[in-house]
Amino acid sequence: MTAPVNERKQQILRAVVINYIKTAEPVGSRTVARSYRMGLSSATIRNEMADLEELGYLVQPHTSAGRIPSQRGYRYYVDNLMDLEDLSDADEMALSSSLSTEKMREIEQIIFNSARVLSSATNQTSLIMGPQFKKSAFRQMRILPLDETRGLVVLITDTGFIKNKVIDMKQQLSQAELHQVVSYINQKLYGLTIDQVTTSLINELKRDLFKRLEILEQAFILLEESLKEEKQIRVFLGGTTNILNQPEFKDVDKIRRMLNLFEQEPLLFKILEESSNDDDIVIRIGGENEFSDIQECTLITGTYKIHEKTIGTLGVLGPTRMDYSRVISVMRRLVDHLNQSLSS
Amino acid sequence: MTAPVNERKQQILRAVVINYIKTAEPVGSRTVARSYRMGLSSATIRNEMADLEELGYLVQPHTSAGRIPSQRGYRYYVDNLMDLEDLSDADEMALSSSLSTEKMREIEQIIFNSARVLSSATNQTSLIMGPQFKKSAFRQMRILPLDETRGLVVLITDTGFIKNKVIDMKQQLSQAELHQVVSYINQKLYGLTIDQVTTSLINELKRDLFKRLEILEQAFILLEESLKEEKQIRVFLGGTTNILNQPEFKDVDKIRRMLNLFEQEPLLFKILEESSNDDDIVIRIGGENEFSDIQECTLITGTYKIHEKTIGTLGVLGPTRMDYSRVISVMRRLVDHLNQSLSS
DNA sequence: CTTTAGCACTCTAAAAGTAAGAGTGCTAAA
DNA sequence: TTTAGCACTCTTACTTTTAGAGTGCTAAAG
Repeated sequence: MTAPVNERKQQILRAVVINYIKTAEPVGSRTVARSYRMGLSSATIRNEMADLEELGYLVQPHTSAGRIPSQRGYRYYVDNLMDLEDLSDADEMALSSSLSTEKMREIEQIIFNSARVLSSATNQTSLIMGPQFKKSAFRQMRILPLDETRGLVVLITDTGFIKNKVIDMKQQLSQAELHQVVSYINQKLYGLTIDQVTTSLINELKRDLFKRLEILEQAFILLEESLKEEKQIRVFLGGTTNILNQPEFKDVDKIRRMLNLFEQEPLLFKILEESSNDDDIVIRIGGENEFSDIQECTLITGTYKIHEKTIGTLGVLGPTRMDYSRVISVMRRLVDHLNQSLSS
Repeated sequence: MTAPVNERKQQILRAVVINYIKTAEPVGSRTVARSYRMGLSSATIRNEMADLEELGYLVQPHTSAGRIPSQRGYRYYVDNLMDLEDLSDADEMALSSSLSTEKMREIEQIIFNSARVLSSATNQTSLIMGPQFKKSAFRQMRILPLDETRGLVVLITDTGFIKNKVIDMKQQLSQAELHQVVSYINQKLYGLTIDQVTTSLINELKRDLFKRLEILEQAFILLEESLKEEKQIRVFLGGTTNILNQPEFKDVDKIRRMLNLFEQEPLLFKILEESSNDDDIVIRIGGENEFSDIQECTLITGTYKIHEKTIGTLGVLGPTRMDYSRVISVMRRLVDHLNQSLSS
């Protein structure tokens, strides 16, 4: 085990991975010998493949079949062997046309559309979480009286989010009182990340204000609620039917488990959040995923930003046999696009 | 063909339907004779079943198998033979506990939760369209300046909807001008259904106001847009994986087509809208559905109201072999619940 | 005229058996 | 170190067999 993987073994491993990604069939020594003519006979390849298996990069589904990459094999491929080409011109054309930004002013719509594009460009299922409100910074809050008993609270963040919520105000507040309270709150919270607006901070505010006004209870409940509520964020799915095309999901039971997962938005959110990294595209292969439901899958995630601030995550989920190179290229492209169109 | 279906045939048809709904297996004459002891031998039943087949109520999957109900058979069952019991106490308990209304102030959340409950109580897929904004009546519009260049437009309807949208105002409007415009709009639109606020009406308004102010272009664009946008309404799905449990969907290809349908929100919307009737629960069996994608399914729809005004539709979609009686009971219950909790 | 027992017949679905093909590992020669 | 050759393994697809369920028909009984 001195030089665990020499040049030739790398070539062979690479060939197996690429071939298997394309065909979904176990790759035999003959195939490798022929299609990637490296001047070796199948017997030689066979020996090398046996070594690669012993090293844990390849696996045999059964004694007399070709090899397929193990999780470790994919990892090695992704880290050392894969070459990332740019998208082909045709792909680039197709992508930019479906991303054409006309009439897509609403954030949700942009996200939704991106999910579709991402899934159809990769033939996998895509997940995109909506913008994460709580990572933005508080800018201002307003209360707009609607009628005698109701008001509309509006929260505005530095990233341009507007969140609003209707509240009942059992005790009426005069215009002046309202104004007083609101400006105090604004002053205290300005610039804080929504994350930082904790319950204890709110309680503190409450104490301060209680001395002067005794009618705010409702207003605070609303503030707390409107923040809490934001913890459940929408996750947009694209191409959930794509997994049905993957031969690894020909089993109805697996399909069921997968679709079941797709219905659990909070879980998807967690998965995306915990797998991703603000700066980079992250690739989690099989068991590298923390969540047991997707340990037969690969999840590739990226993040998007509004005004340089990371605000959400997008992901592609599919079998470990996935066209890594392509997915990564598409995702790069899409992240760029999102960053641009959301920051304008 | 004088008396097409006499009492005894009805009994037998009923027995076949009920049995088939429960077991998903073709029902043979022996089964009917035994489990629904009507003092007849299997041979007699056999003759009657042959008649029922000739009349089009039953069908044989193949020459030597039991019978299953045809679409017409189901229809006859639903119209004449089914007895609608109330929900069992256990069911009632389960339902009301999962519908417990605490902390469900947001409309969307109520709807979403209802979809879950509906699907799990029926073991089918449920569809609920979000409240249809456009059927509400305009009550008032406000514009709240956010900063120098942006404003928040708020639309309020008689059903308690609040819709808001941020707009850019390139030309600045003074507070007074803004007020003037807004109150004019309010006066003109008050009481109209959102449906009735057509583009031409908006154009008319625009003409009127142009005489006095020349800076409103933006404000109107926003109004138009915020109305137009509402045409795409969310449809909430529950229990999409339930169809996988139905034996009629053991074919991966059928599954794919179904899931594909579920991804097309606008189509779901159309289906729900066109199948439903404001006053009643509607049952569409197989080919009675207009949309080809669901002609192997039964769709049962109901509508819910806010303040006596029909505002949305909910549906249960599953194979024609469906527990009609139960689904209808559950749906009745759920409609009641929705009407109540949305009108408060 | 209606109902029923009896029986031959049909069709399916599951089980068992068969054959072809792909790929391996090993050995011995180059 | 590489390669040709060959026996062996295992899967998959196809065919055959078998058991069982259910029917339709006929003829007898009520």
